[in-house]
Amino acid sequence: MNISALAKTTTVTTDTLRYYEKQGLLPAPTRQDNGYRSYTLVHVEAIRFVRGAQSLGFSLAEIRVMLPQFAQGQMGRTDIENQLQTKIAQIDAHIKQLLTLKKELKATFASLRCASDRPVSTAHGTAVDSGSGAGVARARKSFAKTAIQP
Amino acid sequence: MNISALAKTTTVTTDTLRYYEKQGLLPAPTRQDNGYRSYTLVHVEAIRFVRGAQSLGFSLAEIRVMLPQFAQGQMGRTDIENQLQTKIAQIDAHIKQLLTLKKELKATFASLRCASDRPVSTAHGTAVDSGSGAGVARARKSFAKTAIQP
DNA sequence: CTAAAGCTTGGTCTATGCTCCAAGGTCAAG
DNA sequence: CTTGACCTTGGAGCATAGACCAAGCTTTAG
Repeated sequence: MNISALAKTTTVTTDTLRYYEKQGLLPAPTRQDNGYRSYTLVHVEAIRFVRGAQSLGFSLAEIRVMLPQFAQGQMGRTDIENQLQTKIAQIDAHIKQLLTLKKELKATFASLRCASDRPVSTAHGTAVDSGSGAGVARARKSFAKTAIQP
Repeated sequence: MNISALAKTTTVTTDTLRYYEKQGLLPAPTRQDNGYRSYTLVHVEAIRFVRGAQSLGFSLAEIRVMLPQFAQGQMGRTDIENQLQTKIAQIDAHIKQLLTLKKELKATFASLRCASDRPVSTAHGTAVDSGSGAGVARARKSFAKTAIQP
């Protein structure tokens, strides 16, 4: 199949297909006498793998190292599983943070009726503005506590 | 507080602080007579919010629209909650996909002993290569089914 | 006074993941 | 045989989220 056919069956643009090939995400297809790329089911499935992994949050660089392992099924099995475990753990942590934040936000908004734009004191004395509500401050604090670990 | 002080307390570089300001993610600070930016706790908390939201997967563009709502606590409360719900739903879906894929991979690898590099038939007849294992094909199929919805 | 450290703006550069374009060869239909 | 669709390569451009750099003030320390 030519590149446009592959593009259609995978719903990936021809540009992206050539890009993936250049990036080593897609095995170089055989060429016809005229130089046209000739794709097979192998490529269809490789692209499915790439797009699937991508939708799960893997970068193309990560996928590039996973691809041969996945394609051949030999060795690296634990590597892939480890990577998956890591990703899952990250996403689990993400969810926990999100849920925590959600709770905090709910509590915060519940404790606010009308907000004011009163300013807060500065860190080193020059009073310019002051806190805008205990609820918000509390939520933000928790947000910071639970969510920031760059 | 000056920009470097804010940078230290928030562990965000001064470049990033100016960038956030330019992007409307940080309220423009008042200026001292010499033109230096003068930050307050408000900014500290805004940055915490930005970084926290960022670590939860929100883009700066998304955060930009959430910021005023969060800062003021008035109106938009449901907006923010809706956005959070959406994000949570997305991440939940993500997890499901990951878990499904993990299962598939485990099954696939378990059913493979030695892999072969045999080729697969092409889509329109020109036989060039063929499938590389039923287990892998099955896993990929499920992967495609569960993971691809761009 | 002078040097170092800090601040300002404005601009360029990076990586990722594409996307679009130009110039030209190939192929199928009328 | 010409038109249009399709293919090739190479290179430029875009959005995101900054990082880095230069020229030129200001402030602080010795």
